[in-house]
Amino acid sequence: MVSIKDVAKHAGVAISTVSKVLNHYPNVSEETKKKVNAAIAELGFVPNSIAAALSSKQTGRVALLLDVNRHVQTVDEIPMQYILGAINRAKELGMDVITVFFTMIQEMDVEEMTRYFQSQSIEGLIVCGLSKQDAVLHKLIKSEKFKVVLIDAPGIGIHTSNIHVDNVKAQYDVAKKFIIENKAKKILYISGKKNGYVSEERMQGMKQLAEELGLTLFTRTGNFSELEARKITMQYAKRRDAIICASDMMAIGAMKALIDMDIYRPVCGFDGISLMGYAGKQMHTVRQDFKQLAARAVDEMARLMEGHEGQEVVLPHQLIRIKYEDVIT
Amino acid sequence: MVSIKDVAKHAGVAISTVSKVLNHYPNVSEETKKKVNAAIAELGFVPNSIAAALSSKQTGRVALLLDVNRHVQTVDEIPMQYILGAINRAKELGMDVITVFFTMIQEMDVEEMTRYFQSQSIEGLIVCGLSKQDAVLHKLIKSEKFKVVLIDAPGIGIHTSNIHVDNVKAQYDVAKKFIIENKAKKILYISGKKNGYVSEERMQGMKQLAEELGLTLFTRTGNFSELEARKITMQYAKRRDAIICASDMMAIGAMKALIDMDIYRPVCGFDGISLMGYAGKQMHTVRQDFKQLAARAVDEMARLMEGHEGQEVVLPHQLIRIKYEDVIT
DNA sequence: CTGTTAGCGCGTTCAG
DNA sequence: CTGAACGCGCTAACAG
Repeated sequence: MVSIKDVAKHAGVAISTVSKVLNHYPNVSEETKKKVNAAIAELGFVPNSIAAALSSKQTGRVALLLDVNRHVQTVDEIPMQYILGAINRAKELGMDVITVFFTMIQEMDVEEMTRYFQSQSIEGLIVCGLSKQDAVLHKLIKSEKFKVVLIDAPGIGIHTSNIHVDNVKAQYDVAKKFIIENKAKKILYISGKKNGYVSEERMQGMKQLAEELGLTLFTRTGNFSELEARKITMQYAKRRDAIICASDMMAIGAMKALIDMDIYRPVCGFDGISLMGYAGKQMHTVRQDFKQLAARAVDEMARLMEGHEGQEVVLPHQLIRIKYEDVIT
Repeated sequence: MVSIKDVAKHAGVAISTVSKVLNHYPNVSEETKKKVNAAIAELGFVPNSIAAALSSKQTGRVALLLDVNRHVQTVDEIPMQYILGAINRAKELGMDVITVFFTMIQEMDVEEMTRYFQSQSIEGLIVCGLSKQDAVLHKLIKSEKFKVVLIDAPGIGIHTSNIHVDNVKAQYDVAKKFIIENKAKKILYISGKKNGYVSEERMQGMKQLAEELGLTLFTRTGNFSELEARKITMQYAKRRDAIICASDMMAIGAMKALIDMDIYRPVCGFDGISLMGYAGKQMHTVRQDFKQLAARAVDEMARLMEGHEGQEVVLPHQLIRIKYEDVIT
């Protein structure tokens, strides 16, 4: 392997000079810069990121924490969108994303977890789907030993940012449009998880709307589970005009249940996943661009790594209707 | 950060001794081993993988190459299964998986690609969905600069293994069962890609069966695209008894098309993805366990890294029928 | 603006 | 069986 030393010799300069042009430091004359770059090209030199990391203590490695297989379904495409968005953006920024699933770390206590990430030389954590019950993770975040970007969970610190859409407004907006269009009065609302961050916000938006429009709101907790949404629908849908769900997966469960029951009720979802196109009917929903959400999270991580303080980032959402033709490829 | 030096001091031994017990070397007395392990536990020491990698030149890092968004659909869950299987197994083996998408490297030539992976200190590549047209990747593999495990593509070398199910037999088996059960004679077969590795094998299995049962086989290329399968179905299904597809996504496209055409024909798929459950009808298919496939690929990579020669690994498949109740959670 | 030097944390001889 | 010493490839002060 050709190293920085070879380059230095070949270019007739000192090692540190090569290092400087590599890292785009100032204080290097155009001339020597050219010599060095020429040598690099000739030798086909590739900087060894491992050595750089060891020396500089800056690895640029961030872990993407995903909660696949917890309250998430088999066909859930959201984690994949997160991964795609994060990895692609990270590559552009010269960062390194390693994917970690909650199941891999759920048995650990704070110290184990800290050690685990430190041993991997991970500097930052992007956490997707943190819930209030994740005591260990909360402690880890509070310890401020890692830069953290929270997706869809609150929390700001010197090393902690969070990023999300305005869930209250989004639920309010989509439900309003949906209800007016369908002239509904008696609503079955299938919410997410009790004490869930986004769940509570969406619920709030729903309540706000119910009050404003004088709706009869009947609420049940679906835990973001398609199956639970199905059962709830079977039990309560008959006596309502329409069903609004806090997630698309639940909306799909509800829709399938209605088909099996052989009755029709309009259903409204939340997320904008393409699986919605397979559910049978065209459905209202809120579109979140998860790929972009993840990309922005990586950006935010880069900002934190540059030493800036944590902040809250709110991304826009849009209201859409998904049908099969939109998603088939 | 607590380092090997601290452990040595704490245990009253030399640094190298600690290193030896860490790496399970012989020639260390039980007594000192105990002392060292005690010190490690007390200090909560975790070896720094970066430093270890730099020193030993062995990083244990492998790239998982995925072709998401090429001939793959939005809702495709297969890449996610690969990621899950590979990452979890890698963690057990103390290896490090970084996910790379074809789109990130498709513009590179061989040297660029080599440098890219080398700069990341990647020792091995697990390649999912290699096609004959990927000239650059083929060159890279032939260069033998990296250990390679090919999933669903042929190729064996001193540093190259491949792993897959028996596509010929799998297509033969599932089609046979499906055809006999449905008493079909005139078959519309929607194959994968022209010149695709698995496509050709599956096609071969199909032809073999057609000959054996004296079927009338009408074949069209669907490029693993749900949309193309839909169009093909619209055009040719009416005059056949049944439709067999080389992938589940195409089977779903076919089934949706049939529903829109308001005619019934049995449809058979291949892969066993859970999205099949959302297609409307219960469907025959071949079940591949992609998670396990990826895990086995990681195992195989570990074997290569230990210096063993490349080999071919054939995994079993099973025939199943998927319906909505099987996949909802 | 350029070169010298001292580590980063660990693996690995090679004397003792 | 143990420990001192060197080096992996690179960065970061510090001299010059």
